[in-house]
Amino acid sequence: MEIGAAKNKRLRRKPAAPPAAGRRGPTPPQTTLKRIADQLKVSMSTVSRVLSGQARRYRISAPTETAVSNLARQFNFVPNQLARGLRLKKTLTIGLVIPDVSNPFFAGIAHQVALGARQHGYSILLCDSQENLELEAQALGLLRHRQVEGLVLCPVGTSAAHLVDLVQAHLPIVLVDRYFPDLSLPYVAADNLTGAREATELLISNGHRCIACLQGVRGSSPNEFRVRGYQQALARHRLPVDASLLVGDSFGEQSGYIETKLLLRNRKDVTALFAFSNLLALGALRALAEEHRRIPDDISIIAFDDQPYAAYLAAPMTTVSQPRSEMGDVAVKLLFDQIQSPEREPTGGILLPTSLIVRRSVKKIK
Amino acid sequence: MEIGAAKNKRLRRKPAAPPAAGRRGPTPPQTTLKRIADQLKVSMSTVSRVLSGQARRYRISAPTETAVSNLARQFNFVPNQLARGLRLKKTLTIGLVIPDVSNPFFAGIAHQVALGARQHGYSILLCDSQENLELEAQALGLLRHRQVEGLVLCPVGTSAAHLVDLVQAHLPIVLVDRYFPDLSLPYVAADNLTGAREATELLISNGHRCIACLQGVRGSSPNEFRVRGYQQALARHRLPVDASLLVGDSFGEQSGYIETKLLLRNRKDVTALFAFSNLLALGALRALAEEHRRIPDDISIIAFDDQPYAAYLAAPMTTVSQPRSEMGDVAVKLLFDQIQSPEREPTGGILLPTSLIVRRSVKKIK
DNA sequence: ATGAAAGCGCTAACAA
DNA sequence: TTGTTAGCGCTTTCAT
Repeated sequence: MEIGAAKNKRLRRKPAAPPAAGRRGPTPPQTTLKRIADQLKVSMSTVSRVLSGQARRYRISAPTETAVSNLARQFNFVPNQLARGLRLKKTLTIGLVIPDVSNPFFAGIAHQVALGARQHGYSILLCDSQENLELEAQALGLLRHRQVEGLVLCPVGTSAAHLVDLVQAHLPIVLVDRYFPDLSLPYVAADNLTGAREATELLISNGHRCIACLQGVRGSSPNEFRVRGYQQALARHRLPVDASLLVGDSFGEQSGYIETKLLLRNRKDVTALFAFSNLLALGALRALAEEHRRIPDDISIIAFDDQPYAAYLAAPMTTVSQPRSEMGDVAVKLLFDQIQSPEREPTGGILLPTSLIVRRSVKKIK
Repeated sequence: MEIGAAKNKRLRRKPAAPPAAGRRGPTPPQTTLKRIADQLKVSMSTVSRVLSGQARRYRISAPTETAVSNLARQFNFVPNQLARGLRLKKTLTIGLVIPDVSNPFFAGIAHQVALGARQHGYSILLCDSQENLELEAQALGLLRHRQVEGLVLCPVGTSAAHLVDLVQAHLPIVLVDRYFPDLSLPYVAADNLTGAREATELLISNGHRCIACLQGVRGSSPNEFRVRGYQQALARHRLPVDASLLVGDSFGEQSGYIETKLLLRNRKDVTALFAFSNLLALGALRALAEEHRRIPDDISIIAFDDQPYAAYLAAPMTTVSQPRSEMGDVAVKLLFDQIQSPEREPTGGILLPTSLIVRRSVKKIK
């Protein structure tokens, strides 16, 4: 009776080829609950219950249980999560939309989100929006089709029009880094305003009066807050703000390079650069090298977003460090709060403090 | 007759609440084909055909077609890819398993794979294995459950035991960066042997005789080939190989730091360092800075894997550059070759050339 | 302790 | 031109 159910009275089926390690069949037909059930002459329900760990709950007899699990192992059974998800209306999947995974800032966030998600038993569908609003919208659509249960989004731009559908559909969502102050969506971001103000004040207190900003994408929240921080600092010190010192409109290194070149040519009076991202700073470095300007002797520089290499640059760079991992962590937390209690109104945003890391790229002048 | 089908003779259903921008329902029930069909008094098939762009093929009448698409839009219909995938046995999803997305090297690959996948209409399930074999195996299992149609894997280690199931199941797969020479799985990697040999020879031709290697994980293919390249170079120049000069066993920056510290203390005769990864190099930089050694005056250094910042370091670093984007591209190509023609036996591996970028971290001595 | 049956949302023969 | 039907693989009442 041990393996009782396994011996079938008449065998008229084809040999019931098990894993069929075929070497040319297009796809070796997947093992399913049904196959196991048939073989064992039990019902699919029973197999399902055993294989989804509910044997206890349903008081499946020990012999049946072992028979099922053995055969499952032998057949190399892999439950189909699609079917499961369809039935249960639970995909255990969240979407992660990021402008550019190869940017270390976003890569760090992605990493953290990946860890967090796994701890909750969730998988991640990754979309790279390439800093492109249209692709971002596409990605969002795609993720909905795939029934993700939540969304971590580093939105690309200034417009949130494509998000209203999602919030209407009550899809849990959290914005990271960039957000929309007028939209009441949960977000995590660095305190860009304070960070930029402190950085600018450091420059001012070192005697700099003519400080150029290498901006990122205009209208995006990090950029706008950084600009405001910069302006606040100037204002506090009764310094004039000169709009033509705010240049560029992308966070990429290209932009840093070009704008710095231009600046060097047109604004001989600039004594300090404030780069709004690590990539921007790298671009500036390239331009500066080409033009044989030395940091900090010829020009000072501060960059937003610290990086591991910053300390080892020719001129160890003074930076505004963002709590990258923490941002990822908080994002995950905010997201699963929503997923786990959908009834609760989603919370507002969270601003994480930055810290100014003073190295040697700023020179005291005058 | 324009919107003919849309006007229903008797309306006895509840107002058929469309998007139902409800503010507290747990989940506003998703719009399905059936709902649309019922509303329009047509069959699900018709709706399906229209909404999956097959109206032409099935000669759906223009009024019906527009009625359907209008209502779909109005209801904010989102096709359920789970159901679709289940039916079609096609998930349009590939898995991407990476040891650490926050490592710029892997981030670059991930980025490229993401782009490639999208171009083929596929999505990516991302798993971060944290350089941990067990987590990698878990990830692989998970991805199978989710019916991915293919796999891009940067395997973590030296063992491939957990891969045999997958290849037996004929799951298309391509290995990136690290691979298993004895397993005939398709892979893309840099030509680590040549790269390392060239780097070492540069060192040798600059008079260095005592060159230490900061290794990565031992037994992994990149590491082993780099070691062999290093040894080949020594052999060619009839230099002795000293096993105690091969230190460390992780690609992380911690390891670079610690091993460099140790080296500095115990091996005063070392004149050059060969770091097997960018992270390792960063760690070395940290240790060197702490010990007040200057590059290249006190010690020379070469690193595997070029990075954007390498040129701007205090000592612009000489590096072995890997064709990162190309690796991602090729990986995607190899994968979709398999997905699209499963009958063809998968190809062997592809080795991409590295290039030595000479900067100023190596000093001529003696 | 186990089975039968319905159904998640979608598609594709096969009919009509 | 459109509808009917049978499933894809799984879970879960409701029976027994």
